[in-house]
Amino acid sequence: MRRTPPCAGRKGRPRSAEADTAILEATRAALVDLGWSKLTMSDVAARAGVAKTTLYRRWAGKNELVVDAVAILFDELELPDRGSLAEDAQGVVLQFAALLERPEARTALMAVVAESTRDEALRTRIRHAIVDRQKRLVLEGRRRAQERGELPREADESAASRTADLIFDVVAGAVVHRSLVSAEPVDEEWARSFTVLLLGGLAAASRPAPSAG
Amino acid sequence: MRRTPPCAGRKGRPRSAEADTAILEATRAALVDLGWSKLTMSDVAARAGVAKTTLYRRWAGKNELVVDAVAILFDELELPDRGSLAEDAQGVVLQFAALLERPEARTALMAVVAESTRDEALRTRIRHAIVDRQKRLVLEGRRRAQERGELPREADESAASRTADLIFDVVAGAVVHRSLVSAEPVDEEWARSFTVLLLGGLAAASRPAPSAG
DNA sequence: GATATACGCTACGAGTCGTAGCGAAAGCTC
DNA sequence: GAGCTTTCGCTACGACTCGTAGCGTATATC
Repeated sequence: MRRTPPCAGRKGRPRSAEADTAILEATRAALVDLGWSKLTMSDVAARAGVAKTTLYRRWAGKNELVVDAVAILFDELELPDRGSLAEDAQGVVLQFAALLERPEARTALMAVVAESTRDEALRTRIRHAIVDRQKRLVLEGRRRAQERGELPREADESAASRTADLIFDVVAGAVVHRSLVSAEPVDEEWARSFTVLLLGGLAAASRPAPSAG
Repeated sequence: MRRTPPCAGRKGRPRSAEADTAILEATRAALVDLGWSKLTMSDVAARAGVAKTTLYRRWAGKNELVVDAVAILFDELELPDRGSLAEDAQGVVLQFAALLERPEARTALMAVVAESTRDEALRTRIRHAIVDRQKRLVLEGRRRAQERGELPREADESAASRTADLIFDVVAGAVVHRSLVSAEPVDEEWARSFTVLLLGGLAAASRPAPSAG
C-alpha cells in the first residue's frame, strides 16, 4: 500500500499512525472543498498539520494518496438481508448511490479512474483497494438468493464467475452513469425499475434459449 | 460552445477555422501522448502551431477544450440495421467499446466527468456535446424493434422516456465500467451475455408483474 | 480607407511540483 | 541508560504551468 516499505518490524522511529489518519482525513476534506484538479499536496499537508515532505515519504503522488483516502469509504457498503433478491439488490443500489452523493467519493473515483487509463500500477491499486473488494456484495447476494431458491446453483464454476462479473459491471456502471454522467437522481423509483430489469435479465439468462416474440 | 461569443456576422477579422481544427486535433494527440493530468495548454498550442493566447481566446480552460476535442469522436457511433434488436444492441455495445479503446476517448471522458462533479457549467456542456446526442441510438433501436414487433409500442409517453433513459444508463455504464474500471475486454462473448441480460430484462419489465419463484 | 477583430510573440507574477539538506525528536536494540 | 536508526518539521530550490497583459501586425467588414 505504501510507497516506501518499512516492512514492519524495522528499527528506528516508526511512522506516526496519527499522521496517517490525519493525512487521509485531510485529503477527503480537501476533495470536498477543492475537487480533484485544485487539490494540492501542499494544501493537504497544511490541513493535516504535517510537513509536505511527510506526504511524499508515504505516497508517490496525488493519485496514490487519493485512492487510499477514498478506498475506506467504499468498505462501508453492506448487504443486510432484506428477505429477497430484489430487495437486496435494490438496497445495495441505493447504498451505492448514497455513497456517490458524497463529493469526495464521486470526484475522487472518476478522477483516479481517468488517471489509471494511462497508469497500469494505479489501475491495479484501484482494483485491489476499491473494486475487487466490492464484488463480495454480488457474491453474497447470489449465495443468499440460491439458499432461498430464487436462483439456481450453477454447475459451471467459470460461467458463474463470469456472470458475477457481468452483474457487478452492470450494477456499478449503471449507478455511476446515472448519478455522475446523466446527473439524474438514483431514487427508489429508479432503483426499482433497474432491479426489475436486472432480475428479469438474470432469469432470462439462466433459461435455455430466448424465444422471440 | 465558445468562450467569447463572436455571434457570427460581426465585423473585423474572423477566427481561423483551420486553427480550430488544428487545435482540436492537437488536443486529441496530446491526450494520447500525455494523458489528462500532464496535458498542458502550452503543449497543445505548440502542437497546433498557434499561440497559447489563441487557445485562451476560444476556450476557458483545459476542461472545455477537451470536451470539444473528444465530443466529435462520439458522433461516429452508428446503429446499422442488423435485423434484430439483439443484433443491433450487441453491435452498438461493441462499437462503443471500440471507441473506449482509443486512449484519447477513454482518458478524456472520465477526466471531464470527474471535473464536472464540481462544475455545473461543465456538466451541462458535457451533456449537450456528448451524452444527450447518443441517446438517439437507444431511441432509434427501440423504434426499429417496435416496427419489427419485438417490443410493444408504449402508451405512456413519460414511462417510455424513463425506460429509454434507464437503458441508456445501463448500456453506457456497463460498457464503461467493464472497460475502464474492471479493465476487462468487451469482446463478442461479453457483448452477447450482456445483450441477453438486457433484453431479457426488458421483456420482464414490459410484462405485467413478476411472480416470485 | 476606416474600423474592428484575430493573431503571434514576449514577458510577467503567482502558484505548484518533487527533492535535498538540515537539526531535532522518537522509538528500537543492546 | 547508550547507541543506532528512522521519522519529522522546516527551509530552500530549480523547473514547470498557469492565465493575463501589452504590442505590432494581419485580415476581415462597413
